Amino acid sequence: MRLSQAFLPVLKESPTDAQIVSHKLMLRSGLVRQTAAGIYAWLPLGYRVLKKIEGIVREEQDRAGAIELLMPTLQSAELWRESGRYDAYGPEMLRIRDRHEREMLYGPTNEEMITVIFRDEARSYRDLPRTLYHIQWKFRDEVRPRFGVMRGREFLMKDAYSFDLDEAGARQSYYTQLLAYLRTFQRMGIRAVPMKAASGPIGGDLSHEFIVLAPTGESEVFYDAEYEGMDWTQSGLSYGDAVGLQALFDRIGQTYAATDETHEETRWAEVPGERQRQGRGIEVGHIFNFGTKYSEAMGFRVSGPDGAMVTPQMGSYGIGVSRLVGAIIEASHDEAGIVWPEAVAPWRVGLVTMRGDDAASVAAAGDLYDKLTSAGVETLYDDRDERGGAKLAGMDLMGLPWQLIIGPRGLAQGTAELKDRRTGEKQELSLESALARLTA
RNA sequence: CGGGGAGUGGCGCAGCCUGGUAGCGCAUCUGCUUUGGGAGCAGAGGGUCGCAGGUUCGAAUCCUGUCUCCCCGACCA
Repeated sequence: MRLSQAFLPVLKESPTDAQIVSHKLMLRSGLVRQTAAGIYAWLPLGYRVLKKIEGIVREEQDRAGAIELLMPTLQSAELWRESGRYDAYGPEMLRIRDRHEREMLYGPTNEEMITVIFRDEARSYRDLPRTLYHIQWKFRDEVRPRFGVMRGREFLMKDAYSFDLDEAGARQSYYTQLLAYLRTFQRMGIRAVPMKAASGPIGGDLSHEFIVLAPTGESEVFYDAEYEGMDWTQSGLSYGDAVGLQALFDRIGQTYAATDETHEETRWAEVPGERQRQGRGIEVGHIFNFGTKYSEAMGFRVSGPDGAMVTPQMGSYGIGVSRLVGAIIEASHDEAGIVWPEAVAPWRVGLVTMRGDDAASVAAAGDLYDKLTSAGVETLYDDRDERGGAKLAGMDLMGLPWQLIIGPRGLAQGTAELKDRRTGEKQELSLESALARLTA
């Protein structure tokens, strides 16, 4: 993308409404614009990031065997009366009436709908197990939206729902999602630690929150530094490996991690002092098993292998996709702006000419831009008639992982400057080797 | 929901107390000079002062109502 043709509004000063760093940076770098309390429009830059995150979530869900579908944002009140939650849910549910005075709602979650959709088709134990998911906008009428996109009223969420014949199967489904989550967050370049959450109905151990560490997090967290060395993507653990998944679950159970709500001083004391990590965290995912709560209430039963009717076990698994945009920024930024992990960066390379009036620079940059683009390297080329310094400041703010800087000074030696946004490290490279480096 | 604060060009703010017809910085546009980390000078454009009533010769300013947004707390992907 050539910046001169783009829609990437950047602000020098933060609007006063923004209080926390991710919100300020999102507004300044033109990721989002607020349209009402807790409701945001995603501008091109932010939308690119959102889609990157969504893409990783989708790939990892698919890999874990979950099946994607798409359910609507608007739901009928009738559906929620079946589970008894229409009256129980309270004012956080946005209720709407259509022209026929029918009661509708903007979905805050989809347990009811998925249960009905799956119930109406699944007849036999042979239809199980299944995990279905969608990535869809949700609305929760928060009393007090804040922190920008991290506590919005409308937000994009991946929610998966598992259906199993029995508790053992439900545990497998749970473990599968647990591993998928660990891999998902690791791929995004953030450290999300699974922490035991308030107990689910089957045993006390089947609910975890995934917390990203960031100084501005909302809750206090405690965890064993062991988590810092754990690599989930390279482990080679297969989703079909029941023993391996159990071992993974046991390992997580044994390695201490808790929020202030579930913190246990006695267990914490057993963690060696040098491994104790304490800080603040943002919840980006939550998984839990709720047994037959909805299947029971909504009359979902299938024929078991022995001919007897069985009420399936269910679990649900959420990832706050739009929240992650803010959470990643909270976890990865500096004084100059955002520092995107490569996997979620809106573009990989920011190409800058220091002197827009230098024909040789413009020609070289145009050539590099064409080559990078045709090599499939996502490149944002700042070809505007601006001073070099202003462009570089803008690149720092936007946080693209690599800056490729072209100017007459370097060109005289046949070089360009390649800057690593994260470390600030700069290298003078020949144009060819810079290109090779970025297309590698 | 309880408590607090704020609405004035795109962004950040002043003016309000003590009414006299709106100003500053940044941004934008034009010109000139500049150009390796947010340039300088000169000029220009852009605002029904959130909205609705009221008081007054006259309201951004005073009064009443209303809407919106933000912050602190209790709750949450």
